[in-house]
Amino acid sequence: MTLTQLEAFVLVARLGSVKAAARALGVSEPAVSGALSALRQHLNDPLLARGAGGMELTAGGQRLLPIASQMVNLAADAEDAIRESQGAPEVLRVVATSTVAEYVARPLITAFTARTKVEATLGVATATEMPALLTERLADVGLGPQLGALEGKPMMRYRLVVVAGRRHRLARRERVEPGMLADQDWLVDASGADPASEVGVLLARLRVPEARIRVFPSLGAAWNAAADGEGVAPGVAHLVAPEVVRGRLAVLPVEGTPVDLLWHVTTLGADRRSPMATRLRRFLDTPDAMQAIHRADGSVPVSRFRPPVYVTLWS
Amino acid sequence: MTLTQLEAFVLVARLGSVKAAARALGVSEPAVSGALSALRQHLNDPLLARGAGGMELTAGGQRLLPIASQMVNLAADAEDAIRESQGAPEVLRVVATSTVAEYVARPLITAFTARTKVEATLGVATATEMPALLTERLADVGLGPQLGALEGKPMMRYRLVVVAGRRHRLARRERVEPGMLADQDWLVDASGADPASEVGVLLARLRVPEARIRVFPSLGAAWNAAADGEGVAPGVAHLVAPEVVRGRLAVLPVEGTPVDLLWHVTTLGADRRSPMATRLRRFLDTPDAMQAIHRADGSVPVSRFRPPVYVTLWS
DNA sequence: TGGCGTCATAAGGGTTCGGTTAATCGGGGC
DNA sequence: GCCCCGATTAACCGAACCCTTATGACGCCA
Repeated sequence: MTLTQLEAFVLVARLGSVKAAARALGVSEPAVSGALSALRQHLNDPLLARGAGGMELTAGGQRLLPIASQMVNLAADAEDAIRESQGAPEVLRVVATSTVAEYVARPLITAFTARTKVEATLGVATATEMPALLTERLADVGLGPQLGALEGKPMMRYRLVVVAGRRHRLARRERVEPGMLADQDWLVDASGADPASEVGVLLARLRVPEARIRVFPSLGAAWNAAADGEGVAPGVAHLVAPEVVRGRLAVLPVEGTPVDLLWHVTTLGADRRSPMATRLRRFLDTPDAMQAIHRADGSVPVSRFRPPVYVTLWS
Repeated sequence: MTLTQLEAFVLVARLGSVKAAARALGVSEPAVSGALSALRQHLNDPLLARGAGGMELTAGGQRLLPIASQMVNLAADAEDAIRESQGAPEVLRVVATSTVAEYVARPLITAFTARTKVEATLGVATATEMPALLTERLADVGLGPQLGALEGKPMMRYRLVVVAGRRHRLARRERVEPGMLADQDWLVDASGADPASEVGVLLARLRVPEARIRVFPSLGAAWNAAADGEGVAPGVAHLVAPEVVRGRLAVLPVEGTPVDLLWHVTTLGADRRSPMATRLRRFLDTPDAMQAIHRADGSVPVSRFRPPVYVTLWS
């Protein structure tokens, strides 16, 4: 019984599939499956079995889960405790959904690291896996939609709109009914492919078939494609505003939009989160943070760029 | 960072020496030292350093200890939880000081296993290492002298006396002053060599030099040697009584003896001890247990001997 | 200044771990 | 009935783990 095995077990249990756990850990699927089967053999219990909605816990697995989760957490605690005791630079691991990572997280973290001695990393994750990443201490802070159960706090409001190239057929209409959007090509970023994200929810509500969804490496790339008339794209109002002003994109007058939404900052409860996570939460209330996250293009002034932000893409 | 390494660290910290930890774990000294150095390297902290009274914790080690201890405990919890969930026979690991193991523990456990479905093991440990064995879940129940901090409960009273062969010089005296015992050959069992045991305390109080102490594999063997006139030995009144009646041994009229003492049964607190440990604690209140532990020779009736008690000697 | 007890390191070997790619199995949906 | 996706298994490999015995280093004490 090793900590690696326990972590694999916990993530499979929490995320409901070996595949998702492998992605979250950044390893191959058989690696997770193998860890799991080693643990199964050691404890002589299946722990998890295929069920209707993914992998389901056996009776033994249900007993093991809280214990294993705590052990994984304590392992993180142990490393933290030592690091702290020897004054090493603290680390802050931020995960964000792709849109947030692209436009908001980077300037936010840059501003934060400029005033705090901390080594920050930024990763991209889906809203679905974010809770597991936080509870298992694979990350300290999650930026994205509201996540149930964990300690979320509104970070910034934004308006979700639908945009298209200015010559797009729908751009000339005075009014667009939701039904007309189902057979459009939708140009989205990674978070659009995540059913738990706001865009995912939107696409589901519009009953857009998967075949019509094209995933771009970034939302900016999706907008460029939209500007070229390749389809419609979700947009964050204040972020697409420059493109609209410039006349490359048009906001479609879709019924039910704009949708007013909130991005949240999510951490563990106050008793379990890292000090740095608390600092970041507080930092969000400052004018500096406000200004950083409202920059329309997600760019960072050169002068601020000194303390490098290490970006690890975990997708 | 593996659980093995953490366990080694915890035991060294608790017992104050690599040597003691190695003994408790039943491995060689370099095995423990190696685990420790791997952990040191991984965390980049000495954790433990040589100090006046054995190994002492560094600042980092102090932070790590409670976390590591909890992790080791949870590992035990995990195994228990699974075992329990699949109805496997429960296990009960009893440790006792050598005298208790020789005369009391075996009949007690035999009686207990006769009425409860449990797989019991009996090990021998010193009073010094017993608390660490219990807190780190290497054992469920400790039988011996009272141990601070943990949850002890009196198990049986006994009287400590000093015996010698009937022809021994001191056996003819009407009164033996403590000072006269310091230059005798003392014949003791393993617990006599443990400064934390009652006999160890007695020897220290009498200022018996180590050179005069001879350790026998069992208290019975020590008594036999005493009967042959080789020296004096500590005795448990009701256990040596038959030998005294038979005239092979004599109780010396040492000032300050007999000493009234108690053997305790010690476990973790009610919230953390295993169910079987609780059962054994309760069993001790029954007449069956009373009778078993008061048998003068520690023997077990054949009829009762069916459910075998696995005895592992950890010395 | 030896001796002694204790911890650390060296050297070596067997086992497990943790990961990979590629192939196979199994169940649900069309 | 077939197909596809996800889980598992197979085969393999390097690295780490964990133990051993033997030897070195260190502090303490007579």
